[in-house]
Parts: sequence; C-alpha cells; structure tokens
Amino acid sequence: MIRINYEFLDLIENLRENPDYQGLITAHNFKSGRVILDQNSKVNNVYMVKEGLTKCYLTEDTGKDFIQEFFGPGEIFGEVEIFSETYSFCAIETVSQVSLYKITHKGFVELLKKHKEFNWLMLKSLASKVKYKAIRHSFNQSHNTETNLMRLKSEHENIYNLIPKKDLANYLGVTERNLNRAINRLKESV
Amino acid sequence: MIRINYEFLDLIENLRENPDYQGLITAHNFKSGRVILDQNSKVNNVYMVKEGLTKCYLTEDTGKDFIQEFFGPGEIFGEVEIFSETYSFCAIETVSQVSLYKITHKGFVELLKKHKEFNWLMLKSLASKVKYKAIRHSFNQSHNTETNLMRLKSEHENIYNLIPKKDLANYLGVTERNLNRAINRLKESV
DNA sequence: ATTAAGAAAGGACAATTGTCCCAATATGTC
DNA sequence: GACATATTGGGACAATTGTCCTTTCTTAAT
Repeated sequence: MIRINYEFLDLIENLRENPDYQGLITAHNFKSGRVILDQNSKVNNVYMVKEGLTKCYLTEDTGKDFIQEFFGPGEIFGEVEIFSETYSFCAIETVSQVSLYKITHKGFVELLKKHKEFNWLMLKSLASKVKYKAIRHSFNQSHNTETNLMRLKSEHENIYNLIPKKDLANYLGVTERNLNRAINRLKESV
Repeated sequence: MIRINYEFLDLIENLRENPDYQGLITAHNFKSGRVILDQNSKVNNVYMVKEGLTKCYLTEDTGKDFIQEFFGPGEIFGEVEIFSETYSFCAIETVSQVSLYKITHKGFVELLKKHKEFNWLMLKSLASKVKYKAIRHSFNQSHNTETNLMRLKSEHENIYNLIPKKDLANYLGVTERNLNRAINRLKESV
C-alpha cells in the first residue's frame, strides 16, 4: 500500500549531482494536502517522491475516490502518460509534507534512451506496479473488509497514524462506516 | 478486458523472420483449457499470444480465482517475472485454441538491451497494463455488478459468446449467482 | 467561556452480494 | 428409452456493505 523504491531514488540523486545532467532534475517542496497532478490533465513532467507520502487516486462518476497506491520515496508518477500518450488517468495529492524531483517528459525520454541503468530501473518499476496491483486487487476482491484490513496492518503496523481513516476506506474501496465495523470486529477478536 | 497489442505482435513477427534472430522466437499451439503457466512456478520464458484467447488469473487461499485479464493477440506474459525476479504470481490458461510465440528470458533480456524499438514497445506494454488495471479496478470497486457488466458489454457486444459465465464472474470478482442476477436486471430494464 | 465547525463513531434500516440448495434442461452413453 | 452427469438458472435465507442520520468529541475562533 505504501510503495517505495530506494534503488531508483539513489540513481536519480546520483544523476542530479552529475554535471552531465546539470539542471535536468529539479527539486520542489509541497505542504500536505496539495494536488500535484489533476485527473484528466495534460502531463508534462515525471515526478519522483524524495521524501514524504502522496496518494494516487481516481475520481469516479459516482463521486467516489478510489486510491490506487500511496507513493513514498523513490516512487514515480506521470511516467505512464508518456507511453500511453493520453491525459492523466489519476490524481496525485500530498498526504504529508513532501519533496519531489521533477523531470520534463523530454528529459525523461532522453534518459530512457541513453542511460541503460535508468532504462532498466524504469522497466523494473513498471513491472513492479503491474505485479503489485495484480496481487492487491485479487486479494481485495476475494476477501471481506476485515481480512483486507488485517492484511494492511500486517504490512504497516502503525497504519492508523500514517493514513487518515477516510483514505484507508478509499484504498479498500469501502465506506468509512464499513471500515469502522471491520476495525471493531478486529478489536473484539483480540 | 480482452487486451490486444498488434503493434508488438508485428514487431515480433518481423524479428522472427529476420535471419539475425534465427531460432530466438519459437511458435507453439495449444488446445483450449490448457494451463501454459502455473501460479508460483519458475518462469523461464516470455510468451506472446499470436492467435486465440488466454486468461490470466490468481487463485486465492479462499479457493477463489480472480481473473486479471484476457490476453489476445500481441499480449505478453511471463515478462514481469524477469524484473521482479520471483516465481509467477498468476496462472495463464487458454480459453480457446491458441498459438503462442515463445522467447527465453535470456533472449528477451538481450532484445531489451539491444533493440531500441523492442525496448520501447516493452515499456509501452507495461505502462498500458498499469493504466488499464488502474482504471478497471477503480471502476469495479466503485460500481455494482450490474453497472460493471454493462461496461463489459459496451466493450464487447458478444461477450457471452467469447467468455464463459463462470469466467465473467471471476473477472468481476463476484459469484455466478450474483452475475445472473445482474444479467436479469439488465434484461428487465430493456 | 461560548459558539461554530468539523471529525469520528456508531445505530437503524435498505440494498447488495454470498451461500446453499433444488429444479429444469441439456448431453452423452449404454 | 433409461440412466448418469453436467450445466444452468433461480429461490430462500444469511452475511456483508451502503445510506442516512444522530451523537459525541475535538478543535478553532471570537
């Protein structure tokens, strides 16, 4: 649920210090609650989280938000739109104070074509997203809220401190009411 | 729900005829109902569907199968495991007569490193999987079975002829009983 | 201190979905 | 035809989840 990729982060930070790539990668800071990228907007840059936590979510015609993932250090967004050549399909919002690295699409594509290791880490990053999504959604579909919540708690013990209840519910695709019920049932079963 | 990628298929077929890549890509035929790749097994090859339809699914501890996607011509599987360096996380089974191209992981990685266009199409393919999954699961979580079914029918008019009811249910993550109810409600509303 | 605003928790009922089971309809075999 | 075997569809009830609304607590502002 909270994705990280320190290997990729390391590479980006090395590139940033490399004079050959002067100015390619810029750093930016945001307060909590800021929308970095809107759904259905034109995407011109790729971002990587340096520090903090962002949520990646889609808003449906029903008005419901569905959270795809929480992106922590080393996670990238805005890259899929380069390949699919469409507007953004999800929104990105900070859920804590966040610092990001930014690269233009043009710069990003050049890195992909010229920098072998960068290219490989990008392939790995995308493959990791595919795999993680597959496993998560399969599990979520096949289990009830209580079991899904238990799984999240096993991944992150202090989940209630990291993520607001509402976001937890939107990640699991259920209402807050139902999430509360699941929490109570877990308490009782201790 | 039925994924295709003719651009990638074209490239593979061209490579197959190219004497430089003699023997790299082999062709194989399967009857309907054959398991090509088992869950939690070691993966040594990458496959691309040439003709026919396969389903990609995970089996959960509850005994439930959850279908990720149906792969048609040009879709690849067995590639994610190269990057994640783990056993297969889903199973692949033919749902019609199917012909496949097969490449060893070693051959695949070499193509990735040496063939620019191949590399780019691989990035595109992975990005497409990420995007498609995101949109599908968000929609499915945010709507009831009836609406989800309507969406599938709008994608593929003749869905009931292509996919068995049980597979449809497993794709939507619901029981056959519930799928039948949704079908009836749709009939009534005509 | 008082008030307003907003978050958090849960009661009550409705809607949806799952589970279990049975009847109807093929399908193929002898 | 008679029989076994699937396959399909749906009834009845249980479990789960959603919707709506109220209450309780904070928190913040004046």
